[in-house]
Order: sequence, then structure tokens, then C-alpha cells
Amino acid sequence: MSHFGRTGPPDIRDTYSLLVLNITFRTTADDLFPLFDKYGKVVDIFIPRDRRTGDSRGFAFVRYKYAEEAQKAVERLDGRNVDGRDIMVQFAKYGPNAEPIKKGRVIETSPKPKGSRSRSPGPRRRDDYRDRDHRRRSRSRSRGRHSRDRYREKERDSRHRSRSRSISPDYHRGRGRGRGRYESERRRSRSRSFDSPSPRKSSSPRRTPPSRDASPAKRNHEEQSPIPQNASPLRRPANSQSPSPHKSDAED
DNA sequence: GTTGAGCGTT
Repeated sequence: MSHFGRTGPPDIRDTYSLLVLNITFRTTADDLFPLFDKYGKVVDIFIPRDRRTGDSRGFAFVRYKYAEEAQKAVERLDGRNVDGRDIMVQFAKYGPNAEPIKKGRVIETSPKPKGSRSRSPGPRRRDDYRDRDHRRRSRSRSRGRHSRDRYREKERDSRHRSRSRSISPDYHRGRGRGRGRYESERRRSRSRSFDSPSPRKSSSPRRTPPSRDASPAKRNHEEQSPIPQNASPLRRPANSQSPSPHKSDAED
């Protein structure tokens, strides 16, 4: 049972979730398991990863069975160097349901320990966490997210492009984020390339009526369209000669 | 292949 996160939450009756931050992007649950398991009974370890890339987000959730062990792990593993980086261990503030929890404790479904493990909650430790946390937050709040998003967008863009180039410009246009000018120029350049063959014709902005009838392009594919074929036999017998010389037909 | 404050799934 070293593969955590693979399966859903095993049992969250009265477990304490620890949030491990500042871990390397290559650190996996298996790597944290022995570390945390050494200080207590780890029930489950989950590392959020990107759905698209699948890369770790840089933090993990370690679920302990007992708060005392969890706290101990926090004090012991907090600031520990893992994989060449100092990890930060602290009680999870929010639960899996995006619900603010008291202190690492997940949902208070447990009956009543009756003070069996009633121990000094020791809120004074919190000061330390807050100090550390505060300092981190003071530095910068939203910064890495941009970088991550940038990469994410890049990857996505690449994929989109690989799949289809036509929607590429559309996607960029829709986004239009600060690159309006560039987009405009690029778009024009591209448009020109297409309109190059006949810029005069396309020049007419009004020259794009929806045409009550199907578009010319469709006519080209009429062969695939079963509708014209069905209606054809009636108006157009096997013979090429059209008994009813209609202008429309003639045009076609 | 890249990044570095934060809070979570089969």
C-alpha cells in the first residue's frame, strides 16, 4: 500500500490532513510516505496533480490517523530538506469539500474520544505557523500561478495547433489578452495571405450575404449530401437533359 | 524541459 492517491479516500472518519508545501515537482507520495510514516500512522497521502499535464503541483496532503502524530510530523518534517528542497508541513486549512476545517481535522464524524487522547492542544504552535505563513504570503501572493498558467497555455496551444490549425487564430482572437496589437497585425497578415489572390473582391464588406440558399462550398459537397440526391431524381431523371429548363438549373 | 505561492482526488 504505497500507492496513495490512486484510489479515492479510503476512510476519512477522524483523520488529520497535513498540507505539505514547497516540495519538489518530482516528489511523489511514495517518497513522502516513509518520511511521514516514520513519525506516525499515515492513513493516506494525496498529491494533487494537473489533469492535463499530470505533473505534481508542488504540494501534497498527508493524512494522519491521530492528531498528536500529525502534529509531531509537522514539527519534525516541517522545514526538512526533501529532494534538495525544504518542505513545509502544516495542518490543512480547507477540506476536500472546499470546506474550511478546524485544524487538519477532517469532518468531525468521530463520536467522542471522551478525553481519551485529550492532550494539550497547544495553540501556541500556531503562532509559529502563522509567522512562517505570513512571511511567505507577504513576499508574493500571485506569481507562480502566472508562470504555471503560461506553461499550461503553451502546452495547450501546442496541442490545439497540432490538432487543428484553423481554430488557432480563432482561439487567439477570443483570448485577446494584451496582445491585441500583435494579434491584429498577425491576423491581418494572415488574412491578406488568404485575400491576396483577390483582395478587391473581398474588399467589399457588404459582399457577404447569407444567401438564402446553401453556400457554394456546400454545393461542392452536394455529392455527399443525400438531400439533393433524393430531390434530384424527381427533377432530374437519369437523362442529363432537363425537361424543365429553369434558370436556376441552367445556372448550375 | 521550464515554475515555487498555495489547499485535495478514484
